[in-house]
Amino acid sequence: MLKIHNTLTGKKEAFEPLVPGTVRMYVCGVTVYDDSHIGHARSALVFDVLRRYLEYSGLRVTFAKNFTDVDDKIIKRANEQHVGCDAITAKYIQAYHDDMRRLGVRPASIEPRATEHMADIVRLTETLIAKGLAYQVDGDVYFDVAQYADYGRLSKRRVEDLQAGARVDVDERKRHPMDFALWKSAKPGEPSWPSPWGQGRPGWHIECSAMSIRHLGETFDIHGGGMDLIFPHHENEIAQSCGATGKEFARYWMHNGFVQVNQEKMSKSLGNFFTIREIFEKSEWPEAETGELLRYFLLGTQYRGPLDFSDQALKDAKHAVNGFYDLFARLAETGEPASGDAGVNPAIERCTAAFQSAMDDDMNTPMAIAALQGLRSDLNKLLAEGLSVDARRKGREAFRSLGQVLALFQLDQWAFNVEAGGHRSRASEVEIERQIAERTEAKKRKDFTRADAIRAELAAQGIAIEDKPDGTSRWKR
RNA sequence: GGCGCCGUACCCAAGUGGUAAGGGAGCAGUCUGCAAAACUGCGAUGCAGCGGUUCGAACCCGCUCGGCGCCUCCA
Repeated sequence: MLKIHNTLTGKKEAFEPLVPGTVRMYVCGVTVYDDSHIGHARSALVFDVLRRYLEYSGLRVTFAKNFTDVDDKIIKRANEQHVGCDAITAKYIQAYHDDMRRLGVRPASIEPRATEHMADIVRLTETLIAKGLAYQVDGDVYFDVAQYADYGRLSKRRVEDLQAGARVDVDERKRHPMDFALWKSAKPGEPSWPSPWGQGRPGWHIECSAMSIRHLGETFDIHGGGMDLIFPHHENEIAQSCGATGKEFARYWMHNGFVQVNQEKMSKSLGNFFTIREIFEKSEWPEAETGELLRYFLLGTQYRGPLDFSDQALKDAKHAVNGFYDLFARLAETGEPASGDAGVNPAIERCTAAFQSAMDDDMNTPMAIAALQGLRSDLNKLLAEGLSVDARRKGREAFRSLGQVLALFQLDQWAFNVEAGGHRSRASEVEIERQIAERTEAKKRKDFTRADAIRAELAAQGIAIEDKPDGTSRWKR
């Protein structure tokens, strides 16, 4: 039984989907005007893992994640570069997809864009006006916060408090400082769409209400995003959606914590900003392995807590993940039935139970990883007793099926070595095998000087050797 | 001013009332021609500090200290 920490109530609650057997979830994606950073990566991964776990649990998931493709920042960027907004959004949607692919984050089942939902947005705005929850001023439409009694329910803020702390220049035309735009009239040179209030474009919050209702229905199960979206974005979404439909909107609200650098939120002004692209490009490891390390690192902390990113953190992850792939390499070797076989199933069952109860507890991925570490340790011990090919296959399969929930342990091999200069100078496998064969011969002759020389040569190229009991050796980069 | 988060061993990180998971690093040992890997052992009498509630608190309450976030665009 999955329990989820619901921001709405501030408590862990048993998750019960509205329609048994299916889950509808919506996650706020990105505004496509720039490369995504490691913080976006965390949010995307966390909800991808949630989706994977729900599916693993036997539920059918409809997962919508939007692209905000109308926005001030996009317009600004387009003007700076003297290109159309379309060029900017197309470029960064592509970039986002590239980043997610490298990260191993699956595409959502629906990826709606604001510009493709203008009719829904206009209709929703009309409904809010008709219900007296919104008003028109010139060509703009604002949500009337004072008319919506539950405003502040999600973020636990009171309208009066917000007023006191407001630092924004108050638009005199607004009835209340906290009123927010549903529709903005077009300024020259901006993209715009027709509406009953003239040419214009939607405010930020309305698109998510319109798109989630369109694709998931008026009431759906889970709505997620980063902590910073709680206010005002999600608060406003609730006001708009519940205001318009009179029904409950999302039933469970989930928010992931921030990725920080040196205990501080990442920001461009502090110069502590890491894009996903540059992490991959600067990585000393190949792409697939870098993605694996990033995932292991990002899931090593429970999703609601803060998480500090650094090169060292990635290296720590490398050391930890190494241990798993070293085991997988051993499991891939041949073996004969032996006393260890009997222990495999119980070990897998123990791990599976621990894994599930960790994930059930508000997606406690660090604990789930600990369960996998436990299985690693168990299998290493059983391996010492001897394991048949079949038992080894079963062991590897357990890591694949459980790891799949975390997008981990799907690689066939772990082919790199950080200490020895990375992947840039690659020796061919044939050449490596040849040298290893020569070394095996040298060892047979007890010519250890020669054997050690070959080992040193390979090490200089980033090839690590492990001798097996039968006299042959395995290697890895 | 309002709302909220964090502070657990050298590092990462679970645990949120019943007597401190796990990993990485380190040290010692087993194995090995030597390594590597693996395995075994060692490592917080204490969970920022001080009070309080309780038979019992890292977990609940209060205060203090330190760090951070949101209230304006933000994953």
